[in-house]
Amino acid sequence: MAKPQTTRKKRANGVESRQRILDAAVQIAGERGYEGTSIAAVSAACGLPASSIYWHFKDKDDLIAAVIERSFDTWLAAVELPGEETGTPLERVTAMAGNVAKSLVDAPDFLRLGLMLALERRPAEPRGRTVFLQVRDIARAKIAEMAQALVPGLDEESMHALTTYAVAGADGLFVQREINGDAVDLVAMFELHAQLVYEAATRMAARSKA
Amino acid sequence: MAKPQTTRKKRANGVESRQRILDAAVQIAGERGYEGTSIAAVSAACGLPASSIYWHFKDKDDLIAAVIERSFDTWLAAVELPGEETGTPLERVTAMAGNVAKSLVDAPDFLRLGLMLALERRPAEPRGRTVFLQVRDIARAKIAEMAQALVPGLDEESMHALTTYAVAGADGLFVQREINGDAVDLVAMFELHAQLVYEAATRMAARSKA
DNA sequence: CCCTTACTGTATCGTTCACTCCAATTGTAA
DNA sequence: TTACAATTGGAGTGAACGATACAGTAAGGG
Repeated sequence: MAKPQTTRKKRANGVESRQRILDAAVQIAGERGYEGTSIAAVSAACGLPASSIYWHFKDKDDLIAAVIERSFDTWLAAVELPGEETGTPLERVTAMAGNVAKSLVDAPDFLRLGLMLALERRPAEPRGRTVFLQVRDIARAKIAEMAQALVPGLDEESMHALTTYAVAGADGLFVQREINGDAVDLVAMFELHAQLVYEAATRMAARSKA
Repeated sequence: MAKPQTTRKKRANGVESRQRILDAAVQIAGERGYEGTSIAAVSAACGLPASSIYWHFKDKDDLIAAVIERSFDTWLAAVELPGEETGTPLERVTAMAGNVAKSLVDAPDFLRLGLMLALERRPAEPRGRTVFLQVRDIARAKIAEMAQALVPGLDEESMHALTTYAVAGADGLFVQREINGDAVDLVAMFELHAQLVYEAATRMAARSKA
């Protein structure tokens, strides 16, 4: 429409270069962590010189943050939110957990890198860590929202414990899979997790009303 | 006595130096991960020159592995196994989970460092990672043993899923606490986790027998 | 035709890396 | 006293680190 030619013939391969840098960085960071992700290694992996990396990103910290952001977007795209809102609450919760599990198998980078950053306790916190924690809090709020809708009558304290437990289970199961590989059936484990959390929720709600 | 004086006056401060080095390394590694743990930083933190570190440890990998090993011993000492074997199975499971939670609050280094190493996927795996995974498998076997005793009749598949879920929950809750700090009541969450796992176990055993 | 924008390539800066060498120092034993 | 092993103190290795400077190239707009 407005300016198709402007972008049709890649003005340079800038956009593609940025993707190649991020692809390389996501791989290196996944292997070696924050400190282990050297500009030289990323440069070698993507075939572009260091100066190109510094043209696209302010510094190393900015690069890592961009990696987190993009891998989050990739993961979000992999989570197909359940369009159908049918079935019992338990069925719906289970289906959703299965979807999240599948998305984590397909796009594990976000959570793996995020957890690696989250476990570090540097004096000067990397931006990527902050980004991860923010995004994570949003996810937690979504879970709380859903719990409120499907299991009404939960008091605030129960809700906090429940969302903490739900997120923790997801993290832990993901870590198990990262360690043990395909031996862990992530979808089945997530469905089990969803079921247990749902039961705990209904019980808490019942106690809350009484 | 054969030679009390030989050991009374410490022949040099070798043993103490080793501890000081490990103390410094555990702190730095907890802040910055494997790659971020530089010999210079450890040297500065413990007040001993780099050459002393290399006298006590073969190389950096050896140092990190020793850190994992010692922090595991520290953690093991913090887990006071329940001497009393009284109460219902659920009470016993819950009490034990509470103990593990307390020990993780008091000695979190082992699991934090271990998870940091476990999430990395280097081409050449650090020795510390191997040590962590071995120790972890032993812990998993202990859980299976206890489950077998308290909830008999679990088939192998159920047992595998159950131990995976139990360990994953512990990991995940620990990560939550590392991220959110004292806002997470680790003991309470572990007790909730124990309860949910126990219920799932009895249900699986009943289904298994039928 | 030149100017601007968007990149790439080379070369290099000062710093830090893991690790080594070797001369002290110190407690112990002969 | 001598001998020796255990340990420490520094000074120093080449390689790799993050980051920068700058010249060069390609394409669209005027």
